[in-house]
Amino acid sequence: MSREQAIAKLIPVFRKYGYEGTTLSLLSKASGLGKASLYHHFPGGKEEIAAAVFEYVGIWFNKTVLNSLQSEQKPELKIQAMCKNLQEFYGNGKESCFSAIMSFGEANNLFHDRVKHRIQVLIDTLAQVLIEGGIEPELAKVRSQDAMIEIQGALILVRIIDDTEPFERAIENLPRKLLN
Amino acid sequence: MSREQAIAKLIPVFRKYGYEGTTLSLLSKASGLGKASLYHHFPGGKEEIAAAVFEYVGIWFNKTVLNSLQSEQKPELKIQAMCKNLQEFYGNGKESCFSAIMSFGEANNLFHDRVKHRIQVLIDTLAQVLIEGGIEPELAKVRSQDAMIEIQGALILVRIIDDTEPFERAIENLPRKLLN
DNA sequence: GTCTATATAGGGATAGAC
DNA sequence: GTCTATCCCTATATAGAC
Repeated sequence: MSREQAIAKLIPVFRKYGYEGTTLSLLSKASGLGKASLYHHFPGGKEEIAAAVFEYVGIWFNKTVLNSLQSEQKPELKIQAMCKNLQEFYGNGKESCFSAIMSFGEANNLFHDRVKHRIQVLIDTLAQVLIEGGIEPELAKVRSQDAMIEIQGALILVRIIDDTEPFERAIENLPRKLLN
Repeated sequence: MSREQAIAKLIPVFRKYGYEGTTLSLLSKASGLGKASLYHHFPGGKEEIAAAVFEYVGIWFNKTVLNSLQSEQKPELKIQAMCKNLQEFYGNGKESCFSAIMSFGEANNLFHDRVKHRIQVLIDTLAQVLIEGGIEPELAKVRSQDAMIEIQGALILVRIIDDTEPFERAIENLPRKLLN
């Protein structure tokens, strides 16, 4: 099995159990590899596995969500595309945000800088699109942050109340809130 | 040491390490009690401790935040009071939300129903105040949900980017967003 | 009510055969 | 590259003295 194939199978484990709750036994079961085989692919153990998953999810996120903000289309269309991809990326609200998961507990110590950087790139990229759309830079930054807040908060609320409606609504209203 | 005193000392442990990341050793150190003493107070072990902390934090939250919505004042003033208490309760954005923490991983299995109920009570109570303030019931519910989203999302963003500004801004704008 | 000591299980991690 | 077997450590939990 390739490293990439293994990583793909390991994503749901971290998403469901968090960093601390994820054990090598769970990872072993999910991947179909023995613990020793996991250490063959990831000599650094659990931490390296989490880092690999973090990178993998980041590439996936960039290919879909971030990429939709870097096309040659009009700002309105870029943001609409982003929203559509966000909805898909988060399984209509059912899937947790990997960055948010990695911002709790021990994982926060290990991955804080990487998570922070990833979120800030996203905020900055979105802000650029808003500026391109005629929003003042200061306001653009605030609105981009607000978009992050909406997404993260909606994902939490959805998980708590077992209802994806708030997430769908948040995504639906995002273009209007961002561009007036 | 009384049960209550012990619980108060244990809150920060769960807030910092999450449910999975919290160990009896950490709880022992934080409380100054030996592990066996913890089992004397909480025969159910870690799960019972978490449940006790959950209840304790809930009572604290009700006394401050929820209570401010149940005064005899005008809706505007109730909401302003709530916002002030929210800011205090979450340490200006530096403190995590206990309910959100308990919505991840194994804790989500154990406490899902209790967390859901607590959040729904809060949403319903806030919605009632909005209705009292002249908002249509359907819209009131949506806006109350949006308030939860803002708070939860802001707490996450704050932790990720090490900057409490988004939380302060969210709280500041909350009364206007809720009541138009 | 608190302690020391200990039981039992599972976690992360490694050695070495194949 | 994958496995079985094993090591060490820490986790939860309990027994029993004080």
